[in-house]
Amino acid sequence: MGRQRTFDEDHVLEQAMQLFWTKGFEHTSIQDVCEYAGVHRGSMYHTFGDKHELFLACLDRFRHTLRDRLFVQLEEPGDPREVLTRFFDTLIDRMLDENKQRRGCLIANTAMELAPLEPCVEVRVAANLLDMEHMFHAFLVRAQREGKLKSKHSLREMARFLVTTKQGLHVMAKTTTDRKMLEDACKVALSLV
Amino acid sequence: MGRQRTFDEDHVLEQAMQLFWTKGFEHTSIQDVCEYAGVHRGSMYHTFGDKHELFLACLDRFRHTLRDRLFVQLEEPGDPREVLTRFFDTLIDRMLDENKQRRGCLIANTAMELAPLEPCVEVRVAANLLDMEHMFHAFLVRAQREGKLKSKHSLREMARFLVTTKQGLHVMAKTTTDRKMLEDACKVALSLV
DNA sequence: TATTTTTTAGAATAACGATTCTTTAAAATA
DNA sequence: TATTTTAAAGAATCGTTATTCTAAAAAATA
Repeated sequence: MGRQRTFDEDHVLEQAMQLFWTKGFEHTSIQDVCEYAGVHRGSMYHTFGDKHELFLACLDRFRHTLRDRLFVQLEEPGDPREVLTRFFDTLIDRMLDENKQRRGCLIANTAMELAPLEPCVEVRVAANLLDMEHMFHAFLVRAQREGKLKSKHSLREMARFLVTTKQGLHVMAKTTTDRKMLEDACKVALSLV
Repeated sequence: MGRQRTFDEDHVLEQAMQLFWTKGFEHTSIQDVCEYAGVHRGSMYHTFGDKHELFLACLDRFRHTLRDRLFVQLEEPGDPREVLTRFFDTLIDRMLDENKQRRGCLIANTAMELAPLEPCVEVRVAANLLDMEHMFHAFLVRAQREGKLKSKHSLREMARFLVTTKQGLHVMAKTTTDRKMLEDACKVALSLV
């Protein structure tokens, strides 16, 4: 009974996420999101609550896609060094994609814009960074078990190092379009694995 | 002839910088700055122009202190690895200082909040990152000349790697108070030098 | 068809913040 | 002391944005 939702809730969330990703929380108005997603303000508030709730939903969405992608990429065959090189290469590709105006990573962006001011945001960002650490760690454990790891560091230290490197690249890519600069940093980082 | 400025222009700029540093550009209102620095809005606009100009002045101020500090720290005596370890240790100390609510680095914060949206900001951020690269590079050149460098990478690559690592730490420190986490990342990074 | 629920359109509200302006007080100098 | 410049107080303007509300149209079901 009653009219059904005509817009695709999931699609709207995706559009909202894209906008927040590109312009940040403060520089994106609810109106922006409504126009971009083709949904009326009323429906937006009715469906997703206020701007903060909407943003948190977007953040969660981003977290999950990031997590899924990392999981898939670290499962790929090859030497650990090869796998990580491929991972960082495609990362750099995405970062430099002209169409995606150096938007970086929503997690890293949010960490800088909102994390210390908003506890709800902070826990999510922290959780994501920890997630990444765990996934890198599991990857390294596997590699070590297969005897393919040369590093003399503990796997925990290595995992943390890899997460930090990834975040550093996101900062660098905000002002650089020089692929070589990013590749150089990666090359050195991965020589450790 | 005529009354002289009673407030210390330099001090006001410093206070403004501290606020922008802690809360970011959008989350800091001109009124905030005026109250914090104890100067009236009118004087503020008269002296520094609008909010953007004020921010740019703060950014430049930050750049120069950062530059000076890095210069001093990289001039200190000791093996290159020791010097860099000390540098990153004091960096971590500052990042975790309870009084400075995880404000990170104004350059990195600004890179994420404003860089791709504001050309004037972008050039300054980019210039600063390049500055750091050059200073690390000069440091490595000196170290190599003294035969104290073991790395097999080019010095340019190493310098870029170090800048990236520093930026990565700033992102991590936004949501972590776990010193060990940051130290682990540094330890791995510096094992390369 | 009558009822229900959800969509829109768009007005209305209610801050907040950047910026400007006017006036008055204060200090410096000629 | 007269003049000049600046500071401070505070009102006023103007634009943006989050949020809510009302009314009307649209679709689903009983």
